[in-house]
Amino acid sequence: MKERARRKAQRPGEILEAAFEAFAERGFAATRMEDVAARAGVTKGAIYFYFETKERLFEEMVGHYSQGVLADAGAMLAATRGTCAERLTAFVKYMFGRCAQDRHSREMIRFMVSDGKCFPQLVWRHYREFFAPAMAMVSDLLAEGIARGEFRPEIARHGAEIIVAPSVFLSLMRLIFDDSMEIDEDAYLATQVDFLLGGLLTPAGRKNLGEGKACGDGRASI
Amino acid sequence: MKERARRKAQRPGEILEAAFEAFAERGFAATRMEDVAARAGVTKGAIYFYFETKERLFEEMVGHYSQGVLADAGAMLAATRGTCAERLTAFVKYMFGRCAQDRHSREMIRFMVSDGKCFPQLVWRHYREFFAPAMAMVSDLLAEGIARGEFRPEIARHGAEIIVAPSVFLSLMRLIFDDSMEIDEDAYLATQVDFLLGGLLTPAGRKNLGEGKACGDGRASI
Amino acid sequence: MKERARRKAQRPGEILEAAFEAFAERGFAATRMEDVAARAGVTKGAIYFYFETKERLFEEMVGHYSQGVLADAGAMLAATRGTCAERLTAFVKYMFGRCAQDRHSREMIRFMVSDGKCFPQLVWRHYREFFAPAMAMVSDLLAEGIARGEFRPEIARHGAEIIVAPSVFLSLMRLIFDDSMEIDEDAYLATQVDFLLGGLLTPAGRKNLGEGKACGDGRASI
Amino acid sequence: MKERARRKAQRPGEILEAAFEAFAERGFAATRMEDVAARAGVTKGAIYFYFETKERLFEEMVGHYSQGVLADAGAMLAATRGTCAERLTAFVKYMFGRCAQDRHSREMIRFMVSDGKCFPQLVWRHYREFFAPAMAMVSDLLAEGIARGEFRPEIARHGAEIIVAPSVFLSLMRLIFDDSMEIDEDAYLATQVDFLLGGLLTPAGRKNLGEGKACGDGRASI
DNA sequence: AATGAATGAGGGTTCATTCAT
DNA sequence: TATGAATGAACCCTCATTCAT
Repeated sequence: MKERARRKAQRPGEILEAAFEAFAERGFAATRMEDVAARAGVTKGAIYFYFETKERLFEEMVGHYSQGVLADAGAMLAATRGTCAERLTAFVKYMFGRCAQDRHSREMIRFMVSDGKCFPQLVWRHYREFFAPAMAMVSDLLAEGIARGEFRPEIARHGAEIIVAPSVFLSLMRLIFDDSMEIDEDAYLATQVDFLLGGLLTPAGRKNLGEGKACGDGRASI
Repeated sequence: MKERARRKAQRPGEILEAAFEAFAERGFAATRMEDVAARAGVTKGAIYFYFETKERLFEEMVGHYSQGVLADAGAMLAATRGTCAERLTAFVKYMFGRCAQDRHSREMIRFMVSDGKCFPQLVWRHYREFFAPAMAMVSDLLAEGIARGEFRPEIARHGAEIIVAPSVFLSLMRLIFDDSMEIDEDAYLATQVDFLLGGLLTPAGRKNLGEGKACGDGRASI
Repeated sequence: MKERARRKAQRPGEILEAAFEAFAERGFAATRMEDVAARAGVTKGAIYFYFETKERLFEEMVGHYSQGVLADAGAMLAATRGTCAERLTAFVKYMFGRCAQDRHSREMIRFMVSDGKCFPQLVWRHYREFFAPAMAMVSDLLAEGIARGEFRPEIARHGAEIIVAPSVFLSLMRLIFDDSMEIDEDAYLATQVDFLLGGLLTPAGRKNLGEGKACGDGRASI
Repeated sequence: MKERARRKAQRPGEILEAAFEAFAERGFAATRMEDVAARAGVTKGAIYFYFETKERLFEEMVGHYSQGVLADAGAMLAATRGTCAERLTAFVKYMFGRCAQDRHSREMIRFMVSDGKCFPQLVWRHYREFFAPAMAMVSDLLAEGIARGEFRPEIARHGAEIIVAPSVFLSLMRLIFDDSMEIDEDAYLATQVDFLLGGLLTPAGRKNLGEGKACGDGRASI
């Protein structure tokens, strides 16, 4: 049977998945290798055939589930078009989707917070490959918008952080309060964008936007 | 001797402080009672004179450092006066101060994220006694502002979350990236308020505000 | 192919050789089957095709490398001629050669010392098939020499042990100090035989000693 | 009660003794900390209160039981008087006593042989502090005896090794064959000294040998 | 014949907790 | 009160052994 070969090829992935669930559930230190093994349907020893130590398992697991985020961030950087406001809105929506819906991305934040001090490389990597580029992109967009007269110049400093904050905040609430957090995601996103643009636009930018449809909410009259 | 008595009375507090530092450094599971003891300048056994178990020590430590936050939140709730916009601005400033400068409050977030699943009472308590009231207060302010025509009604749903998000986001960044995060707090706060009000106010509300001084940045003319 | 068949026939020997090196390097308990396998150029599982357990592998390895010694001892027993002194000298030279130069024989001593308690059959076997016969041969030679008036009768008891001791001692030093032990083997052997036959004292020394009391046991007169 | 304090002061020594017995019985690798603990009448964990790791326990145990040997060697170096032959005889008797009767010293040899490769510092130390000085002392005695005309000059090279060999050989036999080795120690020592001083041959035997060729190196004149 | 993934029993080590002093 | 020696339950990791391929 190919059965065996198929299992073998899948094992590392299965173990990484089990590791994700286990570490997300209890944190690095409180998770036992046996927990991971049980979730993966193997015995303790089997894990060591694929991963050298508990630390390595954790690192590779984080690396595994970060890849998507990192790659997507790059794609997203290139894909957007339109006015600065439109592009920024698109970015915020993407970001929100990531944060609100992708449990893997969300738990990455938990890993950073919980165990970042013990795995500084992981933190650096996330900073270098995800956080810093994403922030830079937003900052660039803001600068471009300001240069074009679309955005008010007051928001230049640290505007990027404030723009992504609501999405990350939702992630954090879900990490902490879990299911008890009942949130209407559509409303959350709509309000977020509403805030964002209402506070951002110059009169010229508003007129520009007013001709489009996003947020075309009589704010033009402001 | 008084010296001894004084020491005795201070011991629990010293231990709680040591526990805070130790747990903040490595998380609940990875922290040893001996770490705490060493920081407190006592031996392992002494801790058990004051705290039944490691779990209880953690819980009481979190409770100890939460009290201030909880109490302050109540005080703050009562203390603000003025237009809704002014009160909201005051709240945001207070919140930002808490998040940006108070390391104890910041680390509480870490404890919630890291060990909340193992200490659900702590999470509930924070939710009940701090998070929910604070959110309710903001929501009430928003509702009042909308009713008075100061605020645009579009931001009613989940507006509170979005308003506090930037402050919490800064806390989170500091929890994760620690010292490498160079942030100009004044600029961060200014931008945050700028966003907030620019997106929030009706023409009437703006006029109102324009006569005050907060954020009186020509936005009235927008 | 013949190649394959040849390999097949050689496998057990290759594994035994690898086992010898591995066990000699780290001892029975600290050696892993994988160490042996790696040295033999096969995988762990393959060893189990030829040897039932780690214990059996060890036993058969010791047996394998003991055979030569045992057989040679027999041959040597028969081959020597001449006066008793000449035959004894020949024996000592043979013994010295074995001990000084044959690494396999040397490591057998290590195995006896290190793991003899866990493999008593191996010890007994060595005793029965090598040590006891060799000692008996020397003792017989001594008895014959004494009977012929060639040897002094004082050395009858335990003379055999003392005669083989220098050779074994050299082996032991090499087992312990390894390369750091710089020894001129020719000189070592010459001195050994010299001692054996003539002792330490010059005629003057003997007279001296005879007059004193330490060991002044009229041996001159013996 | 002082009971507790007394036990506490004795514990390390008791553990070292237990470790000696356990390691001597099964070797370093095959001995479990629990074996040592059981012998010492404590639990596994207690050992770690006094010794950092299994390796350290082993090292300190060897150090502990080596001290006597090392110190005594120094004392012995100074204490002997008389002719060179008398002093050498005294040394041999001392050495024999050590090897034949002191089980601790004997087992040190086993540790060197079994685990020396994993604990090279222990081997070096024994070499530096015991073996080399002892050998040097014998060599010096031999040189002095030769210079005085007491000893035959032929035995200058490696004479020391050959002189101590019989004692060490007995130790080795006991290490390997244990109780099954029935040895009359007095006879062994007497024969050893006899060989040492007078060699094997009777005057007749000497004459005989002088006419042959084996070792006919002017020794005939002895 | 050989591979190598997988098992499972242990062994070294840690650490929360206890308790005699 | 406080100490610190001691316990004992886990936990991480290793490795002899098995077995489907």
